[in-house]
Amino acid sequence: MTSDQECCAQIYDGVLSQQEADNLADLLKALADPIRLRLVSIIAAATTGEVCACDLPDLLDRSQPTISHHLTQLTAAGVITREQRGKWAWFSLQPDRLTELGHVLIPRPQHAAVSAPGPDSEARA
Amino acid sequence: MTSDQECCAQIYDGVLSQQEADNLADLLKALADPIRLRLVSIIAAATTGEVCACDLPDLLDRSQPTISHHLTQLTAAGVITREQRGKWAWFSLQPDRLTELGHVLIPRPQHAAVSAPGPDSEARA
DNA sequence: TCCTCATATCGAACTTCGTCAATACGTTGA
DNA sequence: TCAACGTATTGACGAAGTTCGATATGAGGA
Repeated sequence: MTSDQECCAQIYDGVLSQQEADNLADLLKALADPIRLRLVSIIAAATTGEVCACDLPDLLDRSQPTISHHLTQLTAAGVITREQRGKWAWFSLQPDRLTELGHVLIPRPQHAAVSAPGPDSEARA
Repeated sequence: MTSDQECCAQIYDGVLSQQEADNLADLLKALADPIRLRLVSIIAAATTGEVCACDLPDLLDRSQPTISHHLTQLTAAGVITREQRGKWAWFSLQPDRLTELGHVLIPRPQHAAVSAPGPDSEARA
């Protein structure tokens, strides 16, 4: 499949299969929520590279179960990782995951428009 | 704000505001569906750069109203553009939109981890 | 003008998602 | 062993999303 992406097929290399579209949609869904984007952003901006879950309900003005739910979704999608240390849970970014996703969305000129699933434009015009 | 992104704030430059997170989430939501991803992929792979809506229900095995609904969402998000020619509607990619989004997700080393919203790790350890 | 056809919109059924209160689980320290 | 505390899970509810049949809209051709 695509040579340098682990997470998903490049969106411009031919037409995505059902399976590829499902995988990519799952990852995008994990990010497509304002609370989860701000969680990612908070973790990314932390100088230590990690954030204690205990601080997040206050920062985001949501209940503890809600924050836990969103952290679980981001973890399941591979966007962040969880580490238990004593009573506290610490979360850090899995930066490659977002980088890969970023590259999926950026056209690579030498590969774009390789195949033509082609709506037969002349025949219908 | 971020210098080179028109669509959204870079996810690594400080913490996203509520507004920035809402905007970015709206764009991600528009893409976070397998049917819409395949629509984008089909349009991106077309040699002519555009696709007739008439071909899409068959290609994606969904009803005409469903396809129309998804095309409307992608158009509203600025991912594709619609052009009416005679009876037919042709859709083409707005490639900058996806490229911008891609760059939002890729860390820029010189800017990453600039600020520290910092859960005070030592105090709690 | 009327018919045909491509597409958009409407309305309803069904599913998924975000949220919180209540509660369970697991670690720490007494 | 027990109490306190941080976090995850459960259950419930309203909001939002996906889908399709029916219908409206609008362009082209007879």
